[in-house]
Order: sequence, then structure tokens, then C-alpha cells
Amino acid sequence: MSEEKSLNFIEEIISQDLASGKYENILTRFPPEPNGYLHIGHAKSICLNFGLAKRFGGATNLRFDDTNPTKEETEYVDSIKADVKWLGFEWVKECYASDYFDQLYEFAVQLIEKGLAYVDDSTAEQIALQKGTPTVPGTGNEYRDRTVAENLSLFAAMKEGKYNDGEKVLRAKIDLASPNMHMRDPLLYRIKKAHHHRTGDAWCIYPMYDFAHGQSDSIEKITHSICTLEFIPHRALYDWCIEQLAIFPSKQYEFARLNMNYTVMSKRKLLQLVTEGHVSSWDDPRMPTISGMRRRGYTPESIRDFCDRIGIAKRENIIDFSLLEFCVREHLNKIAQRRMVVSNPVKLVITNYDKGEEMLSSENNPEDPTGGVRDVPFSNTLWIERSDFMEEPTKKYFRLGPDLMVRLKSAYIIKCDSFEKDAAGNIETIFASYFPESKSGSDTSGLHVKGTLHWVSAKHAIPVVLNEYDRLFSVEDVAGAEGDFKEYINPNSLTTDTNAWGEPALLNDTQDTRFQFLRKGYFYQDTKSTKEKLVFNRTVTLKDAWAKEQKK
RNA sequence: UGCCUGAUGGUGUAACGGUAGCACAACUGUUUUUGGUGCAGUUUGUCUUGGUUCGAAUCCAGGUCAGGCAACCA
Repeated sequence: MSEEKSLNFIEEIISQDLASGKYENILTRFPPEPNGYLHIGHAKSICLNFGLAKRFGGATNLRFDDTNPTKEETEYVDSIKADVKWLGFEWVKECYASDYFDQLYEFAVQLIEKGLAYVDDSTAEQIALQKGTPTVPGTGNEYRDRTVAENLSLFAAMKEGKYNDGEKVLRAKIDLASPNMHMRDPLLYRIKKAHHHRTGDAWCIYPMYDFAHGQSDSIEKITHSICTLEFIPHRALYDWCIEQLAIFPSKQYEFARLNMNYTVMSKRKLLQLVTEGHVSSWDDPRMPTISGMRRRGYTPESIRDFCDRIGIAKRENIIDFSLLEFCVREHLNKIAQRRMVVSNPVKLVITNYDKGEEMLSSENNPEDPTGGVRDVPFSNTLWIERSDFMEEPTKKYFRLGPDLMVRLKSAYIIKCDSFEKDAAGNIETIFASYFPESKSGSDTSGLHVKGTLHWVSAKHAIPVVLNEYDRLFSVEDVAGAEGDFKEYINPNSLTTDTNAWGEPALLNDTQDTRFQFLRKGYFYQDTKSTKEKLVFNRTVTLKDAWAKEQKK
């Protein structure tokens, strides 16, 4: 299949580089900063980088871009590794920009020696001012003319810790009038007397992104360094550093990052949702994080399929959330175990059933002929969904109502004879009679019904809790909406249903079984679920044509 | 009044000078013991104006629109 698919622009470049003999093998990298959990946008980048290597017979490094000690933590490093593995990818080397600090320092010294870098004593504000604006060239200052010897000793003193944060920076000496703002003597090193999660207190100066990323690529001999569109202006600097240092010429290519409607993708906003308690944690099933999707029941296969379908291009995009849901249903439909769970139940008594109880058999997955069957206990007192009964049925209602017939899934066809209400006027019990010859699998009744209901035997049913999730935000374009994005959080993004009953087979299933609760949706046991208290997260609903009909 | 990107149905993404295709969404029909699934089908598109060419989504020029760039973040 994927061989037939046409090449995206990056695959095009790679196949040319391979055909021309520029490279024998390609090496890509996935370079997250360990300052948060990975989200679906990272999944796109992961699938791209690892996928490219897989497709063209190369390899991929996992590199932590840990050059800002104040934001980064080991907790994030661990979660990132777990998420990449869970998605199904293996890196050939685990790297850290912080492992290159010595080398990077040497690179900086080389630049100083070539007269291409200088120590600047200006404040951040002064530097910003001196950089000019996109339409006005920047101006230099007296520090720009320091001698090589002076710069060398000042930079060494910076490293020694003789200055405080913000007192001095190392800058490249390029072109203060460049139309590209990033080339107007960019900062290379800043002083940060902060504890680093890996190097501890060994360093008090840290390289900026622009003086770490390209060099790290080069040190690892990355052939194709793929990043998102906002780094396009950085490419000139990326190339400049590599050229001045005369090191391995890694090349940077940019693609459009993933945007999705009804959610947010920025780490800053995701962090805010967690710290301010709008969601329970980074792996809250409503979060677009890999860990959240995993807990919700998404499969790695479906996420990879999604990343495949959205494609790689340079055009800005906003992908429909429903495409992700499509991919999840597509996979789950093939693998999920079918079970019956009834929520908001109403009692159904089958008045002419005098066998007491019997075991019926039901297929585990109609999509999978090898999926087998399971036993489901049947008796004269069942629970069915309250919404499957209508006292005064409308025309297109295929479910139960006075004098209406339906099939009970894997059991019998029944006919509603009467019903009783409680004092408050709610339906309390439905009375029906069944047709013994309509038994599932050996139906000789000749009866035809339009509706099939799921059910559980009241005395065999086990209580379950259902977490039903909806979109986290109620507007499509969350980032573009006016005001604080948190105002648009969907108040109904989580509904917990504690009045639900499942068939006993659920007790025999393992924690990581993927389920389809018939006519309700796909479900997956929550991390906090136990045999004593089963808790299921709804991964995604089934398509529901009746719900659509009702809206009309 | 700078520089850099980009512009193809509702949403994405192909077509590399030669029939605008695919997926999702929507809608119709059909099958079905899940109003699920499957199957068949329908609807909807090349930002604009010129130019080159037998022929332009594609090449060229101008315009329009959208996004990005002036963190001691990555």
C-alpha cells in the first residue's frame, strides 16, 4: 500500500540524495526538549522521522534538546522515552545535547578565535533595541570590537562563573543589517546559574538552541534534520555555524506542524490545564498527549495510521478531530471484544420464560471469524437501556414500545405487552413475552424485526463505571478564539456513569483488552480500574445514525 | 513599509508541461441479529490577472490573501 502512495517532498529529497550517491544511508533524529509530555503533534514528527528511516533503510536517534536547565526535568525524559516506545519505534542511539557541552564550548572558542564571536555586556533590553526592527537595520556597540584575546578570556571567565546571570552573553558576529533578524549577531551562550537535570552544577553557561541544535545534528552525522516551519528563519544560522566550524553538513528541512480543531497543542497551554486542575493530569484521557490517548484506549496503530493519512507538506493545516476518531474506530473495530453493558437501566421481565436461566453464546467479534464466542447468562429478568424504550414511539423508532417487537442480541425476539410506572411517573418495569423458536442461531420463527437491543441478566450483572469523554473544548479554533482559551473548555468533556451493569464475562478479561460495548462505543479499562471496581474509559463512540435522525 | 513560507472540494493530500485523483466529512441506496460494520453510488475544487506553449494546477511576471520572523525559549 504505502509503496503505491506518492512521495512527499521530504521523501523526494531523500530518494534523490540516495540516488545521487550523496549519502549511502540516512540518519534522522527526533529531538524533543524534555520540558513536557509528548502530544499528538509530536507523534506526527516521530512517525515522520522514524518512518523515513524505516522506509529508506536508515536509522533514527532520540535526542533530548536539554539546553535550558530551568525548564527541563528527568520526569519528562522518562515519559518521552516511554511514549516513543509505545508508539512502536526504536531509536538507534539515545543522545543528549548536554552530552555535547564540552564540544560546544570548544566550537564557541573556535568562533572567537576566527573573530566570529564576541562577548557582549549589554542587557537583554539593550540588545533587543540594538537589533533594530525588520525594516530598520540594527546598530553595533563597542563590545563588538573587542579583540580576540579579550573575548577569549571573558568567555573563559563566564564559564568559570565570575559573572552573574544576564551580565554577559556570547554573540556571533555576522551582520547587524541582515534582512533575516536571526542573523543580526544572534546570542550563542548565556549565563544561567541553574541546576541541570543531567550535568548538575558543572556548567553555568548554556548554549542557545541555535548554537546547539545544528551542531548536535552534525556531531551525530544526521543527514536530514527535519523540523517545523517556524524554524525556517533559523536555517541560515544553522548553515552558517556548520560552515564556519567546517563540520559535518547536516541539512535542515521544514514541514508544517499539526494543528487540530477542538484542542490545543502548545506545551504551555497543556501545562496550564494540568497545573490549574482543568484536567486531572498529563495523562488525563481528554488530553491530546500520547499518554492521555493511551489511557483513553487509542492504539499505537491507529495513531500511526492517522499520521500517515494527514500527510507531510509545507502548507499550514487544521486537521479535523474526526479523522483521528475515524482511524481509532477503524482499528478498534477489527480487534475489540464485543461485550454488553447497560447504563441507566430499566427492568424487563419476560413473563412467559419459565426456564429459570440458560447460557447463551455470543460472538466476540463479528469482524474476526477466529475471535470465538463467549457464554452470556440469560434469565427472565433483564436490564435494558432506558433509552431503548419509548412509551409513545415515533415513526422511525426501531426499539421497544407497547406492542413493538425487537430482538435481544444473541437471544430471542420479544414483544412488549405492558409496562408499569412508579409514583413519579417513570417507567419501572416492562413486561414482554418471548418467542422460544426465535432463539439466535436457530431461528425458525419467521419473525423479522428492525431493532436489536443489548441487555444483561439482572442477577448475573456486575456493576461498572463508565467515563464518557467528549471534546475538551467546545470551539473549533481554540487558539484563535477571543480571550483566555480556558473559557472554552467543554464543561461536559467528562461524564461519569455509575449506574451501569455489564455482563459477567468482563471479569475474565485482562486489563488491556480493547472492548466494544455493543451500540455504545469502544472502551478501555482505566489505569485505576480494579476487578473489585471496574472503570472503563470510552475511547470513542460508535457512529450513531439514530442520534443523527433525532436531530432532524 | 523589510525578509521568509505558502495558496487545489467542507477538511487534508496527490498530479513533477499532457484525462484534476485519493482519503475523511456529507448525502443516497444496499446488506446485516450492533440504527455499528461492509458494499455501491452522489455532491463539492486548481486565489486572481496577464504571459510562454499545440497544451499550464504545474513554467514566468504582477496582484490578492494567509502564516512566520525583532525570547539571555526550543
